[in-house]
Amino acid sequence: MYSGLHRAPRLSGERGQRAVKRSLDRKTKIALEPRKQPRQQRSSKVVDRILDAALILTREQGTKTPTTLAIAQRAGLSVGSVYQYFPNKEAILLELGRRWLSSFPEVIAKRIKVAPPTNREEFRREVRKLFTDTSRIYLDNATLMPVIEAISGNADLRPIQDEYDKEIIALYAAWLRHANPALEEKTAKRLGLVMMEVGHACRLVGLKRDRKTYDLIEDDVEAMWLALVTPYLNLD
Amino acid sequence: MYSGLHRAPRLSGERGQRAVKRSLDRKTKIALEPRKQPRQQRSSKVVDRILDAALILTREQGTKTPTTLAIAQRAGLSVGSVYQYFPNKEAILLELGRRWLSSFPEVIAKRIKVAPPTNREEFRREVRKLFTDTSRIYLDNATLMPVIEAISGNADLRPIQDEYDKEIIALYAAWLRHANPALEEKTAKRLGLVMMEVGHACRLVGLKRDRKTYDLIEDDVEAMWLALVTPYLNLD
DNA sequence: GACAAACGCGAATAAACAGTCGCATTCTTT
DNA sequence: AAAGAATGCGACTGTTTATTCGCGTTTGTC
Repeated sequence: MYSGLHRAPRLSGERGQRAVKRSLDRKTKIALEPRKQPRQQRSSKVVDRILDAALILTREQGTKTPTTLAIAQRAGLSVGSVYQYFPNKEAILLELGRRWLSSFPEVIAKRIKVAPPTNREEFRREVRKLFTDTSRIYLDNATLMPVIEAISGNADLRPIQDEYDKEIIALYAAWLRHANPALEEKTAKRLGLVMMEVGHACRLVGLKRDRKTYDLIEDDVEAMWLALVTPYLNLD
Repeated sequence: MYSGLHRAPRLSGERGQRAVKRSLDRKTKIALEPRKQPRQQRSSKVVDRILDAALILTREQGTKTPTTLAIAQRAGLSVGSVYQYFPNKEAILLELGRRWLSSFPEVIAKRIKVAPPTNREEFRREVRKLFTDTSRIYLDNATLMPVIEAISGNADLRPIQDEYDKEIIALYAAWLRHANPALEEKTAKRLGLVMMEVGHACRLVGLKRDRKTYDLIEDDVEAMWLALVTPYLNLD
């Protein structure tokens, strides 16, 4: 049975048919796309208000996703207005997370474009660069972290995150093979996975503490990354 | 306003009073304790059936907690019977997670009882032991992992997990200071935190893959732990 | 300033669930 | 075997919440 994104009330008669059809549409693809583009200036601000409200509420409530009513009220709107621009609740969360999620691949890809390192010292420098670049993504988006956690905790959004994760792992792997083309694809993927997991886990807890502790944890992560990855590179 | 564990229906009249009082009781402490001890043998088996059903369903549905009805049906019972032994749904999950959660401290504590290492080689061996011991907890309880994830994803159960986490961190820290008494408490705590997070994150993803990959990831984690911790020990 | 499109509203709908309670059945004990 | 305790049942209650839809209001355009 279909257990889709939302509890769409099933209407009676021909309307029932419409509702079911709509659900299927959503399931396949369009579900999380913005329902419409804002046409008047007033409304484009409304979208921002909704997004802001959702962000603030998610932060306030830990990782629990706020209700549509709460979001609407916080944004000074009615529920109906929210649904003018978002097809369902999860789309709001996803929209918030999307910029963060997508900035990751960009940053890693950039690190692959440079000339590959030729010795240990150069490699160490490259690790450090990849490292500080990815760290900046977390620091710049610190306020978004509760949303990211909410997304991974949401059964419907999880698959989408997994897609991004897969991409990120592939890019870490590509970065490793850029440094050492002889590295097996499978090994590179595994190391990429571990790099991602370790970085993510440590930075998430790091951001919940003070800045000084965050920086110390960052040093820890760098040491771990280096230890993880160096054995797999045949550099002198 | 109180937004406790469950949506207890508010009854009218004097019953309303009772319901509210019960809620408060739960909030304070007893909420997650078993409602009653089974007195007849038939019922102690029932508790197992409930636990089994909850485990299977949690595994089937990813990390989403199953409904009380689903648990009851799967256990071949009615909802009412479930509530004979568990005060609410989360208590079932918690009961499942508890053995795992509590076996962690035991295992780490055991590693502190031995004589502290005096040189790098001994220390490496101690790391490896702590490491394989904790790894075994994950391997032995692989089927429980979805439950553990569900617990961390549940707003009401999270605080309880956090308590266990705090204890685990403190124990890792104690282990480090056992190896190097000169280590600052604060530093030890941070390193403990990182050890725990890295171990947990990597092992969770490791268990989702094949056994061979799990073992390789384990080697990665060991290398990272060593790299993380060695600089803080003044051994020759 | 009039018309249509866009926007905004919020009561109403319906689905999903947690937890209860009075009655039925089974066990234990004497 | 009869009483009473424990257990089992499941229809029902109450709550929360996502989403809709028809109608009123604002805005942009000619």
